[in-house]
Amino acid sequence: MGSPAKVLNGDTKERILAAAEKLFAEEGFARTSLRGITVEAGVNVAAVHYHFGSKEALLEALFARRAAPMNAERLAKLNDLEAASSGDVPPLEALIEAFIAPSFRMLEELDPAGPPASQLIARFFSEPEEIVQRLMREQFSDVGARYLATFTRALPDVGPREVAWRFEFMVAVLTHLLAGMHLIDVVPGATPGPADQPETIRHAVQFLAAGFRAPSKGAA
Amino acid sequence: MGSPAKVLNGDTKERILAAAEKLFAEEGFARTSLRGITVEAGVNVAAVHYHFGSKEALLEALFARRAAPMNAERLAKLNDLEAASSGDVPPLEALIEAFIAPSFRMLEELDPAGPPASQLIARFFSEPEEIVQRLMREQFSDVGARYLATFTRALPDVGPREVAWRFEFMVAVLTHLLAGMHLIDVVPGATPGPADQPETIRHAVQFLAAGFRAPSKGAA
DNA sequence: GTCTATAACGGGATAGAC
DNA sequence: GTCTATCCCGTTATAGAC
Repeated sequence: MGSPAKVLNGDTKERILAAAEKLFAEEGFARTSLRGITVEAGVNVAAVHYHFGSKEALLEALFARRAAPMNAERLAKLNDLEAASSGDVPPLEALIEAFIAPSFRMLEELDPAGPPASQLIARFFSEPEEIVQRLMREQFSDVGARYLATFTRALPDVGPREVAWRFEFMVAVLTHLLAGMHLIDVVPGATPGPADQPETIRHAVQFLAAGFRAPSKGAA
Repeated sequence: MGSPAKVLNGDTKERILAAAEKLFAEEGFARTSLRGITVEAGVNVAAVHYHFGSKEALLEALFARRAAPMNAERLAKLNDLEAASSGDVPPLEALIEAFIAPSFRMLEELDPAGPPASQLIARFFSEPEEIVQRLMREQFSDVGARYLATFTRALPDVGPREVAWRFEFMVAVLTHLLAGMHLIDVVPGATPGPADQPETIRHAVQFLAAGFRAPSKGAA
């Protein structure tokens, strides 16, 4: 009998992260108080400062914990694809799916129950630019660069600058879906979803592949 | 000489709206204080409550002021297109451009100087879902329904449900660009922009049109 | 219709005991 | 490593003079 009823669980740090993830998703970063997090986690206010140092540092830890394995998976898939197509360029559809699928997997393990987790991503993008930009660069610049290079090789008729635009459009579609914005049902009764992940991915891949392959007409 | 140095300008209400727009864009809604707004506007704290009632009501007024004329322009363009193609369906590219261009025009008149205004849109989407959903529906459901119907007519080989997905993807690209996320430069040196508006629109229309026209293969 | 002054509250952070 | 207690600050909102 060490500390019987005081702490129900072991890792304080982990419990803080889990509670923060939940509340940031539900309420947003600015509206979530450290007090609320520590109540949810069943720990003390001071514990956050002890383990992380500040509220902002907590957000960073949270972000890195999810983004790192997700991007590792992205790179692994890309390596597999390049190995499989020995020397040649992987097929476009496979590239797109390799890029977007890990995000959906991450979302699922973030909250198997359903959609509130998707809010977490939407919330993130509205933090002060400085933080978002720094964290995004830290976690995504390597994967982004490698994929962009491969897309450019896969689309020799399009031109690097145009490919960069279209890569950006792919990111747009991905973040939109991850943030769950397609579930808002702006036009009543006309929402495409909710659909399961494989179907969502299939729709997106079809659309994006056609967009990437669009004939690249210059101005006039 | 009524009140010579006290108030430099006339409309207090208008000055509050302008100041709020600026600060919400720069700092986000939650991080912006009414104090900050009233200092920026050169008015008193109580004036906000007098003219709007609460901080949230101020956000609503702000949103409606921009969204309403923008969507009026969307509808006008759609009417023009349908009139021009007397009885037949307007060309897809023209439809897409009619849908996305008014947003860019709004962005420009919001802040002719440059990009900080785009943050305003990004910020908006991360407010509590309830508010965002209500405001979006209020302002966008009519335009959305009419455009979606026309897109469906323009793409008889695609199928209504698939068109709804692709319409959603178009909205994704649009919001991404409006929010200025393509300027973040995640992959160093590989950003497509900054480009002028006509060029941005041209790239988007090319990409989206091809996506909309993608052959619609069902599962398996 | 606009101001001053203040109420009533909750936030992040820290010091220091244990 | 974890707690209690507290500091200090900024917030929204309102009451009441002008």
